[in-house]
Amino acid sequence: MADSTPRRGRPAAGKAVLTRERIVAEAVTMVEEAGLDAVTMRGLARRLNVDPMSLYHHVDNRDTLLDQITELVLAGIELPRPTGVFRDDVHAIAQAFRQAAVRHPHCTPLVLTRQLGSSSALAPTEIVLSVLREAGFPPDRAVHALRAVLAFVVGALLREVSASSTFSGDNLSGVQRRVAELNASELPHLIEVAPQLAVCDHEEEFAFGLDLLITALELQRP
Amino acid sequence: MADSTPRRGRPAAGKAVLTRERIVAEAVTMVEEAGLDAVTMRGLARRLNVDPMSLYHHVDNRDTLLDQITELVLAGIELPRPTGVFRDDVHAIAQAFRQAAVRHPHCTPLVLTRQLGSSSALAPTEIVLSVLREAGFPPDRAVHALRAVLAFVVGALLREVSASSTFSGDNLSGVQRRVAELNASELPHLIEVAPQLAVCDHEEEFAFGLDLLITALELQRP
DNA sequence: ACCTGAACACCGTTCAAGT
DNA sequence: ACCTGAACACCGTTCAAGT
Repeated sequence: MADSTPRRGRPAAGKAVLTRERIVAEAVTMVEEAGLDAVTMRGLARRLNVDPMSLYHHVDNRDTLLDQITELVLAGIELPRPTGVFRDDVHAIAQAFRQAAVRHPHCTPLVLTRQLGSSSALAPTEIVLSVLREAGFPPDRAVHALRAVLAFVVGALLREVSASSTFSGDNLSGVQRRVAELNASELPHLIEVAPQLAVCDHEEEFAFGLDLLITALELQRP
Repeated sequence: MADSTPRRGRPAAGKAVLTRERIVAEAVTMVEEAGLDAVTMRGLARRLNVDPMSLYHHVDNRDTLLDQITELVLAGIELPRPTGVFRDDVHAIAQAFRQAAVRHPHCTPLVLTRQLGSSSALAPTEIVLSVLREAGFPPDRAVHALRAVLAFVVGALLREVSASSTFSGDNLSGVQRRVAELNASELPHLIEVAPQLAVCDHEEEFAFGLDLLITALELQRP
């Protein structure tokens, strides 16, 4: 009859149409809620009220699902329009990256680890290169500079998201415990700076390291 | 009889005594041979000719086993004696890290991700701080500098070990394929530097980025 | 076309039992 | 003290079958 096809009209309650987009979106929220390891094909299917095997009609396998999670997070990065001021532009692009990492901390190791060739993945590289070329760097030096900045950004963001639980800064007893651990190390320089090491303002450290790199790059600028 | 205890004399063929050290050492070689995911408790037990459950008498669980793998790799880092020349010392320490990463590429993500409080894990921090303090940086600036250098090193080494398979440099057809991919992106600056982007001399990039950071730090030096 | 169930070959880990 | 086997509650994925 006219009503026999289930896709017509409102689907049965709790049985929205399964699409690749819904699967990936649910996977992203699942990563953030429960961590990467908790995102299993079976667990994801459970959350979508669907048979585990149904997922395989929309995604090849778990590994490519992780690629698609990465893709979705990368697509969420809002790259700034370059102003022509070298230092500001590098900061703004790096901050755009950082905002995505802060929004999706549990996805970040995925995003920073898998290097994809999609346009979302290449767009940040393109804009950094455009800023470096505009600032006068010849192609080969631009690539070196790009890689140096990217390595720093990756390392800094990885630290930030993996430490965010322990290192939140206002967790006072945590700070004291960490100072105590450092003092127990018997390493003199570590003990000397224990109070500074026990806390970390990730935004400040991010800006500091970027400024170092930019300062040195400015010196090389033709 | 005198011979009834199996621990006396040479153990039965292929049945060496099981110790935490043997388990962790075997785990490290297993990570390097087959990748991190391949190191399962059951698979590791198989390689050691032992019941899977026997491992649990020496190791708490898989997660702490991964910590102990990290520990073993960290313990293998041979830190240099500082010479008093700031630039050289930072390079030498970073290179010591890099050598460990090159020796244990598949363990490296583990080592760079898990921040442990053991003396092996703290020793590199201590020596970097000593070099920075010796160079005249006050405690708080020394910590900022430490974190900037560490972020760069982590990002650079992570890229190196994760790209090493695809990016070996002499793989000519791989280079050509990558240039073709970049050219297909339709992003102008990416296309412009495609030949430089398609290859990567990790050692050179490592030194370049470190030099940038050191140059900027020298400028701040009191 | 899309979804499903059973099945296969795995996991980490607990627990009670062996020597 | 150290090792083991069976068992539990999971995995990802293939395949043949349903509608």
